[in-house]
Amino acid sequence: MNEEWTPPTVLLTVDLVVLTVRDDRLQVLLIERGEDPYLGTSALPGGFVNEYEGLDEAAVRELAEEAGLDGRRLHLEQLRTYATPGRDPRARVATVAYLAIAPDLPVPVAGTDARAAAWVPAGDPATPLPELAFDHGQILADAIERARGKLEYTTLAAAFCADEFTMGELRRVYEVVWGVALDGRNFHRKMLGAKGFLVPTGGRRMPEVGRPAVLYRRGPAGELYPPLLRSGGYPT
Amino acid sequence: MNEEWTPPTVLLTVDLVVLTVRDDRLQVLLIERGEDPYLGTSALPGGFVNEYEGLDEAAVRELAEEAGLDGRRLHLEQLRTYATPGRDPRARVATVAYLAIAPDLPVPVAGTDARAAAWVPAGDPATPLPELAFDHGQILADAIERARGKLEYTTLAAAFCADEFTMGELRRVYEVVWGVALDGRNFHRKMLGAKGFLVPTGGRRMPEVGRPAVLYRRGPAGELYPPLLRSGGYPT
DNA sequence: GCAAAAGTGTTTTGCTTACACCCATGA
DNA sequence: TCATGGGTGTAAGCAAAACACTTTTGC
Repeated sequence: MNEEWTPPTVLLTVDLVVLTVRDDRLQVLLIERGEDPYLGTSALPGGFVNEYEGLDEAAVRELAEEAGLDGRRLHLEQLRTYATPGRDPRARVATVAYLAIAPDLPVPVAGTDARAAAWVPAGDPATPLPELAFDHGQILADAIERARGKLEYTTLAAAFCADEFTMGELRRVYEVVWGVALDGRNFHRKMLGAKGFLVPTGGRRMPEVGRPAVLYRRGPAGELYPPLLRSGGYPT
Repeated sequence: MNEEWTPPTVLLTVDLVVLTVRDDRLQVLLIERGEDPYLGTSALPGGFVNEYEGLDEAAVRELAEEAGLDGRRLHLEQLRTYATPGRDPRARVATVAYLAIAPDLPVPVAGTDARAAAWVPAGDPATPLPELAFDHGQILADAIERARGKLEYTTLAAAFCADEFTMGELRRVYEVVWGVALDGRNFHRKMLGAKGFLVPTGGRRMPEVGRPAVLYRRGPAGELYPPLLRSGGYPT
């Protein structure tokens, strides 16, 4: 290696896959691009990482700027990094993708950065997504797969719910994200049996119709133990 | 946002956590740095991503250059990206960390790049590692945690073994990586019950002492179903 | 009372555990 | 024959799946 050789520089961005369960569907937050490559195309929210700024920090900032969401109150985790040469026609850009999980928010999202942001159903094979800019389609697919997997053995499902939630709301998260039907009675016992997950708040919530449901809050556990497995993990 | 504003540039590296099971211990491949920041300090192998080079490609290349390993034959997966400002004193450097799993190789590793590379025991609380350069200590810890977790619900353990392996060798991987003792008899049945994992080759291997063992090869399954859980996933 | 959602009890089935026991080999 | 690791059988204990049944509300 030559002493005078200098390594190539790249631009660094973060892109956010923000998922929620809304209207009994898994939905992702997309923006419409207002700038040149892929102008007018749907894309994941995101942007350049500033100097003196960490990745998580940049993700939280973009979440606020582009989606009007408080990233500190959301589940936010790094997904993976995409840097295939040519993925951005302008320059070499590496993007660190983040997975964010949000409850169904009362305000549909009003970005302070003012580009149209909207929830779009995703992950349903019957409703294909619009083409996304760059390699965002791949990123989204990876994110949904990660979220589906993590429901099995972590308490991630609660991140889709508000601070207080009912067992039925939690179950609907699993059903919608996995696209399966679960037995509410067994689900109930199973979740109460998971150590450190659900803490009753003492409150109850009246559904539109039916018996009032006990409210729970997330306990300290991050792992769901025992896990709730999607049956038949091996393609038959 | 100003039209004339240009985003900051960063340097992009890949760093490799290469794990193996050797002498009944989990070991990691470390190099001694031959250049200035942290000269002489132990570090993870890695280097800059070239122009027109993808991340996986860079990881495979560094694996060959710095460790003399054929990355195409190893399990290689992206771990996560570290980009805390100041993590490299020279410049803003983002590093994409990779986790590589290797069988216990007959040749102890002879890097063509010729910096001293060596296997060092890791993950054993009784044998603390030397201080590592940059944030490599954190990266290593994250990698080991990832590997431990993935043994539960994937067939990653086989990546620690040669092409053909015995049930005892596979069990030793679990025991060493998790630092627990497993009942060989139940383990045997459990693994044979996992769909699509183990395919008998028809061959046998003579141990130094004892009954010959049947040899297996990895089947098509990537998921281990049903999983083999470390008991009590929740801190008691 | 009826519909609908919440929640409990019970049975059956299958997996995990613990451990007794047999097998095949080298010394 | 013994020590050693490989491998099978089996019974106890749990957890999961299936489902009958009760509770609590609004209409």
